[in-house]
Amino acid sequence: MRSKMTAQHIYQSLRSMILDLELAPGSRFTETQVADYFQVSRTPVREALQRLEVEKQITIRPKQGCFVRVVDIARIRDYYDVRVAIETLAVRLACVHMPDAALRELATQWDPANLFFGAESSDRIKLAEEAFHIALAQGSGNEALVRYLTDINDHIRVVRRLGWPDYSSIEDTYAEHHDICRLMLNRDAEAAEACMLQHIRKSQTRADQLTLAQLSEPARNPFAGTALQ
Amino acid sequence: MRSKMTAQHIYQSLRSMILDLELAPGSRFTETQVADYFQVSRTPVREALQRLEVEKQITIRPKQGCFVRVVDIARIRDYYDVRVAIETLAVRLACVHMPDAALRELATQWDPANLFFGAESSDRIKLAEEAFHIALAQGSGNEALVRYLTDINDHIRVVRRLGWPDYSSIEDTYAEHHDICRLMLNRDAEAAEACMLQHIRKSQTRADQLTLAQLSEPARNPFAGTALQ
DNA sequence: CGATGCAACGTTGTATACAACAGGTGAAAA
DNA sequence: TTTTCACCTGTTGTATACAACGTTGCATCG
Repeated sequence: MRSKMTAQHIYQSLRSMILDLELAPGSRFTETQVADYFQVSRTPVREALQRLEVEKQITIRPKQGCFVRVVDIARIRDYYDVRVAIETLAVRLACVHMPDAALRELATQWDPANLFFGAESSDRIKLAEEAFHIALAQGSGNEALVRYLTDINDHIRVVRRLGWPDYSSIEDTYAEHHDICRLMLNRDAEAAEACMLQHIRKSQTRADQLTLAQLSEPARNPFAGTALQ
Repeated sequence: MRSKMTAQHIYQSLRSMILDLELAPGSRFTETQVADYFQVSRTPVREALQRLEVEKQITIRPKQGCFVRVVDIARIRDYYDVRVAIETLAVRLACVHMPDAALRELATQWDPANLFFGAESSDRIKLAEEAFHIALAQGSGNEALVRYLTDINDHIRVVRRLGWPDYSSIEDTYAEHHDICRLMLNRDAEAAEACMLQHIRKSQTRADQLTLAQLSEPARNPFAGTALQ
């Protein structure tokens, strides 16, 4: 099925650019620029942009252009508050519905003993960290929960991107993920919830330490010079 | 600013039709049908439909058509579980951030003493009920929370629509809303949270009593005969 | 020198034409 | 009778042309 692949591709590409800060927050671009960049017409570009606007990743100002969402630290706090509520619910539900096999697999993946084998790249860890939380949400069997958590992740990814200072926090992450899995295998929902809460709050302190300078540091607009090619 | 009014209007109209069950769940329609119905081209229609698809109100099957989402009772339970988590958080936050004036206004509106004055219509009550919960979410000062709760409401509205059996439940609603406001005015977050939890769970029992027969009863496709006009 | 109006430009909103593909229908062959 | 296959129709995906509107810059007037 090749239908709608163009719009989908553009959507995912733009989304990655925004989440990875390749497009500077607050910067402006136009539909035509993106269309020229991807060598397509404006139609599939518009579809991608409209979806990104619904997700509040960009703002489309009529007759003016598209603007990448600005990172507001206060808003990130908001997302973290919701995330705590969402993920503690996810753990509680997954404690009931997630099969042992899936939990054991996660526990193995995040066993601190396996930490030194791979010498994993930092980027890979960040992706895996996000995948871990999504996996638990999926284990809850609640699709809406997965959808909201995905949206939250899209808005706080900048914290995972920039705010992972030292190696010890990676060690901590392994230990905490492992603990959560163990508690869930014991079907101890309360303890697992508490552990998840601490885990997220610790991440939130990293978010709080992000400065505005860090957030507004990269720049450059990939679409700037497309007309010349 | 008249820009984008067409697409916006079509989006809101379609959304209302779906939420009010004027479009039968599972029924099929095409972009052209909607375009003819509203006397516009397919372009703004597509924008509205794509947004509805993101919100999971419809499914667009390439080269086949658009299908109104089917109401799945299990999924409604899912949304209720998330709603409890979201709204208890909203109450907790609003207890801190919401000014007394706003809370007093809500308390007055839902004072059981005022119940008999208006002889309110059933539809009006249902709208007000939803507005009450949104108001508390807005009082939390957390925009993401408002966004998610709005999405949840869009998916469980069928319960408010069909599952409001008797007059006593309206009385109960007034009393519970009033209690929540009073507790929040006392800044007693724990009690207010507990009250909200009970309030939502009671609504959930109404949802559980909905039968598949009730959900699949209305039919008719408003777009069926548009070509003749 | 400042304010105001106007015109040209850039950008998105909408309409329309065409392309690509899924599904059904019918006839023909086994 | 059953199966297969080609064709036709309907529907969405994409490209492009045009319209409406906001912005900006400059010239003109006070």
